[in-house]
Amino acid sequence: MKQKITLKHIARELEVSISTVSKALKNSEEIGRDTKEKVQAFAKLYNYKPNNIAISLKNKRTKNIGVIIPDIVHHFFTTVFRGIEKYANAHGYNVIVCVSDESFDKEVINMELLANGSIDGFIMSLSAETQQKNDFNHLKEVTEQGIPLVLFDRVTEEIDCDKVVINDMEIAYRAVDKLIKTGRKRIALVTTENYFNVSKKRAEGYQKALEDNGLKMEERLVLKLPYTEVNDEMITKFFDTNEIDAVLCVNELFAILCMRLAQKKGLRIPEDISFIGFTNGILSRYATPTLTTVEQHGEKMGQIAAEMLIKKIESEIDEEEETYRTEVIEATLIERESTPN
Amino acid sequence: MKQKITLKHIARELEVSISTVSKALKNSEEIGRDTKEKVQAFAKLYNYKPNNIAISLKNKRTKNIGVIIPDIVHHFFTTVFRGIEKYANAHGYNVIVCVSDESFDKEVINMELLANGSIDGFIMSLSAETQQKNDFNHLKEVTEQGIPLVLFDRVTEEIDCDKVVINDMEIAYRAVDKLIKTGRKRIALVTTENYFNVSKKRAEGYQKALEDNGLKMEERLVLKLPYTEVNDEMITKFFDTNEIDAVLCVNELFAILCMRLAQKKGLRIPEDISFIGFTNGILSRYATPTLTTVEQHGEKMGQIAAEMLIKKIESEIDEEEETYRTEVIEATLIERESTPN
DNA sequence: AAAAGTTACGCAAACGGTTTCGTGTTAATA
DNA sequence: TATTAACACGAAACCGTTTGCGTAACTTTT
Repeated sequence: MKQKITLKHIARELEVSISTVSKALKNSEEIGRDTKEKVQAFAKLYNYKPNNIAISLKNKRTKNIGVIIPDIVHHFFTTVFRGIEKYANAHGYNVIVCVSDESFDKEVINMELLANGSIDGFIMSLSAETQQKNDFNHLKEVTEQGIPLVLFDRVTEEIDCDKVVINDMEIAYRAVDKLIKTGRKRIALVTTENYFNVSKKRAEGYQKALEDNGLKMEERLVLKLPYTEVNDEMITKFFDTNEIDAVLCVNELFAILCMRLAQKKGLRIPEDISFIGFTNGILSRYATPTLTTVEQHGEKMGQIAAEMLIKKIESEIDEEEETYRTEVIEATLIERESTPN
Repeated sequence: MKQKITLKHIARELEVSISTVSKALKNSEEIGRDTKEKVQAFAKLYNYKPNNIAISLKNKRTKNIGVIIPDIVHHFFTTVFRGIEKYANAHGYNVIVCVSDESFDKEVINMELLANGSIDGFIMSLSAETQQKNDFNHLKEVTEQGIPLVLFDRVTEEIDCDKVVINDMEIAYRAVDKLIKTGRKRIALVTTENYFNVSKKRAEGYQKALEDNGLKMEERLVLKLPYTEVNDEMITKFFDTNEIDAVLCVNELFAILCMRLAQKKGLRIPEDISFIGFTNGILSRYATPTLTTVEQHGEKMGQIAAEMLIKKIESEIDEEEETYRTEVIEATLIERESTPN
């Protein structure tokens, strides 16, 4: 087992001081040509690589960024993650991922753990529970320590920091407006509980589009499903008790489930009923029929989040008056078979 | 901005030495009651938390594990990742993820970067390119340095280390055998190029099942698709030029694509043609018809990989004669609508 | 009262680097 | 020949912790 070689080893072997070795490897002007060459050759031969941890300790920079997301087996989050990872990697950063599993406690624990020197900044999307509790002290603590933080998608206004979101309200508006323009009148919304701020925004867009088109929102056309463990019955009942000719779903899975049950009921898509979902994932592309859906540009979102974070990390100036931005990414409606064209 | 407090700050404030503070916080017997209480109270008040980096440097243990996977927007890998992350987190480890993007170079660069002190061990699945090149020097270097390594799913026999795989050959055998038992005779295999060892194993199982049932393998019933950017034409042509009554696909996506095109051709599933895929992902569950598929138990795989790795990391004994295991997870065939029952 | 043992703490080295400053040797200048 | 500058390198501090060991001040024993 080859042990990792350190400056000390090289110094001892070459009978020079550690500082000479360090400088020689950095090609410092201070060191003579012969010594430099000797040291560099030796280092190359033994494949010397500086120890990251030692360097981190010295510079107080880890070149790691912490990403905390609610779930990893999830198309949208992995897409964002890919954007983060690509940008970060290209700029010399590594990514430490923690999954909060939609739990407040895990989110807190993971943040505290990472905040003790392991990372230079955070990128995160709030867990469901955190949004429910409306408790953001862990975020506040981190920002007060001067650790940069970027929130994406599931954000909160309680915390001053950089944010990246999509124009949820407007795209929902446009989606519903489009449904109305194709003659639909009884448009349902299938959503989650309201504590998800994105769901709230989408609901607002839904309502506004209805109203601007002279329709009024009916509570019974809004179905709120639990985030986990949806059972078919709720959906079936919803379709049985209401006449519906179009559905906007706040995510892809809800849309697929609804389409299946509508089809089972004998409805033809999109002739009798149209569907639009959020999250342009693999399901939307390969479902039958393929689903018209809102592309959230997750990878771009991740890339921008990483860009904002790294910029903050590397801006030496800890200006007294920090300035925070909220970047809004334009979502795109991708039309497929579940809506008439 | 509250600066992070260190032992030095506490020491200065309380007019004791740094070592006294350190020992007091660890409740050492060496320190008097009064001093201990004073220090502990102060530390709690100012929310002192030791710096992870300093501790890592001291112990030569980072409590980080490096995970290198070919892709993150991918159901199987994220599932495995979830298993790794859960187990690691529960045992005090954080996870640094690098995505090789199926590229040999990225795999090498990322490994070298992380190997310089950032992590205590690796869990990885080989990139496509690495398997093609058959070049594993980067793995060899890492293991020679004494850094524990666990390979999963896409493994190689060239490297001595712990491994976690599924019984690909047998499950493919069982799948094909099942197809034959339902009366199918012209069974196709849709696979990738052979340099994926898992594809090779699955192909072996396919062939053996045919032969054991008195059928012989026909090359023209084997379709090799490129791993990326599949175009429908290749598949259509394959179906047009061959009479096929069952298909085994080495992944979920191939199966979905094939099913769509078979349906388009007017074939009924499973009456005219059956399908079995690998990877029990979201597509299999929600496609029309739902897909009979091989569940690879990704989460379990990740959990076992993490368990093996952490055990190696924490076994102080760097025994001269290391002993490596290959854990084989039993895959399960999940029957759905794409096969008759 | 002298010797020995406790108690409670500080010093310093170590982990693996970087960097500032000081200094001995040689070469150039006055 | 004395003064100074340039060169090439080493000592030491520092990042934040941990820990073995030394020791001053008491307490106990004989």
